[in-house]
Amino acid sequence: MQMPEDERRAPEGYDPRDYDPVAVTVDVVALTIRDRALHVLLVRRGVPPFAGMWALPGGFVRGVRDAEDLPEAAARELAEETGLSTEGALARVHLEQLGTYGAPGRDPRMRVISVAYLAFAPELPEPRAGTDAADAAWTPVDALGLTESGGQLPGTTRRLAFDHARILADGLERARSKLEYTPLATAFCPPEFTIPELRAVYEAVWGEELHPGNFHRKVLSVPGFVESTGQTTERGGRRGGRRARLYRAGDARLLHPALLRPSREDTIR
Amino acid sequence: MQMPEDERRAPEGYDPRDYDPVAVTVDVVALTIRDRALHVLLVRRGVPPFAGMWALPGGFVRGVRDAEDLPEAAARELAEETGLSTEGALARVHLEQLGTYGAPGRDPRMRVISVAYLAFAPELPEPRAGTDAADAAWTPVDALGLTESGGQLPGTTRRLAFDHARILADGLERARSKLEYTPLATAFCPPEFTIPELRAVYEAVWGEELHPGNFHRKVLSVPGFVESTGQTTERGGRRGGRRARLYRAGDARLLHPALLRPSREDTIR
DNA sequence: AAAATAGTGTCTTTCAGACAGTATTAA
DNA sequence: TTAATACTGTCTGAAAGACACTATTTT
Repeated sequence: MQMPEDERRAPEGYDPRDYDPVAVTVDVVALTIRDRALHVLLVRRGVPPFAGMWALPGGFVRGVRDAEDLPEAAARELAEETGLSTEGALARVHLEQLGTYGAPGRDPRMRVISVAYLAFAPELPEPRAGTDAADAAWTPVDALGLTESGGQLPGTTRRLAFDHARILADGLERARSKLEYTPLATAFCPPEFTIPELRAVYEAVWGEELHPGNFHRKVLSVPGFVESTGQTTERGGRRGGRRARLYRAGDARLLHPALLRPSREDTIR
Repeated sequence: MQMPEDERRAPEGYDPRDYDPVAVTVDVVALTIRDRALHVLLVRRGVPPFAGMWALPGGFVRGVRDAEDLPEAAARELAEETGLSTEGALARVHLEQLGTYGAPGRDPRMRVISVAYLAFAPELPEPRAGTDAADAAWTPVDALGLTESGGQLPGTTRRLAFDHARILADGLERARSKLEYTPLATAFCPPEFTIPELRAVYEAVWGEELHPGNFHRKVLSVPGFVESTGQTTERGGRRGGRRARLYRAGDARLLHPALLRPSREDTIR
């Protein structure tokens, strides 16, 4: 029971503020595709602890004054960092809860519980540096040297603050998995896109090349994944090639049958 | 960034206790199979708000004094309610984070953020009533009249407090989904179990009957799902029938290929 | 014309599900 | 002996992946 004046441990009228102070924040793992590579939005810390290191955008949840719901808080943090309005370009961004991180000591100063959100965005403008944070940038996730155990390889230049390497690694695994069972790859695309563009999303997130012909047939065979616009691109590929047909996201909320990642035999046990 | 003295909104040395008080709790959706039906552990509230209604077991996270990690807090709440020790019978219980619920107004008295955990347990003893809560009981989930939208059907006798119908519905959907892709159905079974017992878990969680022959062959064909003990049960079925072979949980962490729920065509769009 | 890219046809293998059949046990 | 339960064999259709092929466009 989430009772503040819980009869089990506190008398009536008891105020948890005087008891066990816990701060609640939201952090956002915002992912996008730029130059065919997966990027994450990071901000550079200007003050200790972890000054000079990079972190996920985030901040306090407004608890009482202007109380906001958790997804609202995540959208607000994202808007503040990208400089976009939540009604405009950010309205098309997919936002879902990733998980909550609350290990004692994850912030060296006091107890902080952080609710992490995961965002899938089409290509967005470069974030405005200098408004809230010392710096902010879309960063290729490959350059962060993330390990499965939630750390970073030695020698990686951009070090992540707090437990943000763990949170980001969890977000990436969630994104990879979501692409298998849901049509959320379309959330990385503009409103109209081609099958090869969609394939580029899968290749960037999964980090492996897919067979163009089989991918094409597979996407069209899944009911509700994409729907045709009847249009094609204006031009073919840069170095030659046919013009591609344009599609919109369909109405399916799950892919059936799913689009499973190849070569997972190794990772399963 | 989850900084308590965040440079963006608060000066150095600022104490969030004086600022925006938010309480953090954990709630546990503990599931088990009893009499071939899925049950959830509920406690009955003795005091307002929602006095007389049923709720998920839970309570405050110990934030500073005896600071504990979130999974620890969930295990502690489960232990307090079942009367079992976390080292003993509860050590075999699978515990995973489900999600965090923090809508303003979900607790009528103040702002409470609740981190929900999901537990899969083999059959456990009846909880001890009267220690912490007014009453506690394993309750068949079918008797709660849960709706997909997070409510309860009118006429359901056991009403759930707060947003616990929503949390429980989310937990059930997570459990149903986990059974498809992971071997966690074994977490509902004793250390040694038969294929028909495992099938009963699937049938209880999914709420549909499965073809015994095809299920049997499928389970044995997935590498690492179960491993044989070489033993059989002492007796056959109550009304006759062959003795079943006994298996242990295998070392697979994912099922490949997965064991998909039948008849999902309807729910997908 | 050559190279690149989009898109289709076809074959093989795997696997889910239907269904029938065998093996073993309690009543 | 009968009914119930455990388990196995076999067929069919769906779908994934390999590979070859056609279509269209840029250089």
